[in-house]
Parts: sequence; C-alpha cells; structure tokens
Amino acid sequence: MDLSPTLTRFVLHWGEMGARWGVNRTVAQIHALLYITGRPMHAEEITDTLGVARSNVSTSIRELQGWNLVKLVHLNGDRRDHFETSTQVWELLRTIVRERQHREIAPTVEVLRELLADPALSKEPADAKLRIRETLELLETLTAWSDEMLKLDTATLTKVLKLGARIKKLIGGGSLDNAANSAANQARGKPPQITPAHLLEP
Amino acid sequence: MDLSPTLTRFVLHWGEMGARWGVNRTVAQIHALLYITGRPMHAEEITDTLGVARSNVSTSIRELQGWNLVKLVHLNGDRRDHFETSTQVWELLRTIVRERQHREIAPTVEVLRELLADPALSKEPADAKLRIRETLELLETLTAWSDEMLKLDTATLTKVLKLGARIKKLIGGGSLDNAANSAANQARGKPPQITPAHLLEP
DNA sequence: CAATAGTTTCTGTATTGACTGAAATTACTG
DNA sequence: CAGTAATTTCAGTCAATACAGAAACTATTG
Repeated sequence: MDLSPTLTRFVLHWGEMGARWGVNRTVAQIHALLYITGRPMHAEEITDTLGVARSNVSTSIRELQGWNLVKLVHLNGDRRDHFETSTQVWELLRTIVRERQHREIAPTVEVLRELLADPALSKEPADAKLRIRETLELLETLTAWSDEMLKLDTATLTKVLKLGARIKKLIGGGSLDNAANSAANQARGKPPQITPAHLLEP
Repeated sequence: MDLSPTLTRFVLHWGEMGARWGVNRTVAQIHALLYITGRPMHAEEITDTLGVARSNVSTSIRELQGWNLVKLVHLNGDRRDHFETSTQVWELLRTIVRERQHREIAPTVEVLRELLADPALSKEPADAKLRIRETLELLETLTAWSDEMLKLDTATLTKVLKLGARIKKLIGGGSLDNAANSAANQARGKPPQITPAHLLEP
C-alpha cells in the first residue's frame, strides 16, 4: 500500500506532534495511519506503508492497545491480526485524556497528597507548603472538570466548549457567592439575568 | 543550598512529569525549584541544589525564559543574574497552555488547513477528507475555548471549571438549536428553565 | 503432524538528545 | 584598563530510547 503525499504529510506531522508530547514517533504515526485510513490494517501493511521494521510495528501496536486507542479485529477469510482505531476524533480525544489523567496526573496528585500528609512538611516554610497545596488544588480542579467533560456525549461537549467564556455571564462574573445567590434568586422566582440569544449563537 | 527531602521529592517528581510531557527533565526541575523556593535564585545556587552542571542550568534557564516561565531579576548589591518564576500556579498554567498552543497546536492547525486547501485533496477518499476536517474542527474548538479561558482571571476561571458539567443543564442538554431556542425564548420574556441553586453549589 | 503463515521476543546497533567541562565571551570592578 | 566575576557557547561524552533483524514461538492449514 502506498499513501498519497497528502495523507503521508498528515501521518508524518502527527508523528512529530506526538514526539513533542512525549509519545513515540512511530506509535503516533501508526495511530494516525489507522485513523486516516479508517479501516482495519494488518501489521505488514502498516510496515510497508510507513517503512519501519515489522518488529517496531508490533511493539508500537502493543503500546497503542495499552492506551485503548487501537483494538484487534479479524477479517473474514484472513488469518492475520488486523488493527483499527476509532474514526471519531472526539472519542479519540476522550480516550487520550482519560489515559493521560490516569497515568500521569493521578500519580502526581498522589505524590502531592503524600507530601502534604507527611509530618516532615511542618518543617517547611509556610509558603512552600501553601504552594504545594495550591498545586494539588489546581490538579484536582482540572481532574474533576475533565471527569465531568468525559461523561458528556460529543454533541453536548462541543456545545459546552463553544459556549466558552460566555458562561461567565451566567455565573455572575463576581464571586462564587454571587453565582449561588443569583441561582437562589432565580429559584425564588426572580427573573434571572440571562445570556442574550446572540451570545449563545457563535 | 540544600533542599529538604520533601521539597527534593517535589522537584524530582516534577522533572519526571515534565519528561513524560516532552519537557526536558532538568528544565522542569529548575522550574519546580524556582516555584517551590519562591524567591530569585542565581545559577550557581541552582547548580548546587540540583547537582547538575552549571552550563546545563544556563541552557535550561534560557529555555524557561523562552517559555515565558522564568524571568531575569537583579538583587541589590549582587552582580549575578537571578531568576524567578511566578508563584501563582494558575498563572503558570496559563502561560504553559498559551505557549503550547502557540508552538504545537497552531502549527498543526496550519498544516491541516493547508491539506484541506490543497487541490490534491480532491483525489482522496471522501471519508479521509472528512476526518481531516473533523480533526481541524476539534483543534479549532479547543483553541477557541482555551483562548477564552485564558482571558479569565483566576477566580472566574476556577469558578467556571468547578461549575463543570452542570452547565449542561443551562444549555438545554439537547441540540445546539435547543439551546439557542431556549435563550431566544428567554429573550422574549418566557421564563427560562433555570438550574436549581443546589446544582450550582458544590 | 509437517509445513507454513503470522506474531512476538530479544539482542545488538544507531540515533537522538541530554549533559558535562573547558574554552570563549561578556560584563563588571577597583 | 587590567583583573576578576559571571555567563554563554561549544565540542565531546554519555545515557536513553528507538529501531532493525534474527530467532523463537504460536497458531493455522492441508
């Protein structure tokens, strides 16, 4: 199989992107190839298309399976293992975020919690302690947020993202208390200050 | 200068974390050190504390300055350059997101746009074309969202994040049309379906 | 169950990038 | 402006990791 220049560029760029984010280039390339091709491919075809060693493909696919990004499938009269990835790009994003959170953020949160629980911390300068706590809070906030986002279906998720900062208007723009109060006011029947329609339509 | 075991662990872990996200270990360590120390340090002090070569510190600080994460300062009667980073962790996150977007996401968006603009694309399978377009849309959506978030002050940003998926209730949970309609209805004076107070209070 | 197709594992090599130490440069001081 | 302090640059070394090729293993077929 021979990839067109266009798709080749896509795959190669994806490989470089991966490398910048700590992902093995070949791993990223294989994933990009499966994604853009959109059909199950066997290892040899991947080998030929990308021009890397067969063994390298084997290892990389293993890695991708570990990330839950690629799964093994079989085609009707074909003995060979075939591999495919989701063609739903938001689904892929979801998987990647979930895995990175699990592999990298969660352990960091764990370390920070241990540091804060350690009695030895009492001997540290108060501001260092504070910064560790703030760092933990940041990671926890982001984790909680992304957990919520991961639960949303794609349509809702994109909607939420596209709403963007205009949500600021909905929560009052002031303190958290304001947001709570305005919601409470609304619950009591007072007309809420609501976002005009033109702000909701991009 | 000698770092306590607690702070050493913090710094070392941060270095490993960086490595997993494509950041040089020493670079990440130095940044963590400046952050947790919370005061300007000169290169030699960093060298001694981390036990790496003086030249390595020089290069890494340069890198950090390029990321806008570290700035050069001078202390009263001291000829030596001192370096410091923000102690505001949300500010740091903002800087990192801004830089990564600029360095990595933006160029990828550029490549995808070029691919889509290229007449050669017409020869590609329709579904591959579609996936490139969807990938571009995903990146554009995320970029636009994070641009909006970057504009918010920390208090508002954390508020937005903590609101999380509960925003779903505010936008209708159905299609985008629904959200627009409900906003339009509200503009026309109809009582909106508003989030109960208990949903806004964590 | 022999032959073959397919896959994985493993060992060695190559490449990359991090890091060091020395030399060169620049800035500062008396 | 000579001497010193501070910093940067650069060439070479080292370590980590990616990768290839061969060998070993497993599964499938007639």
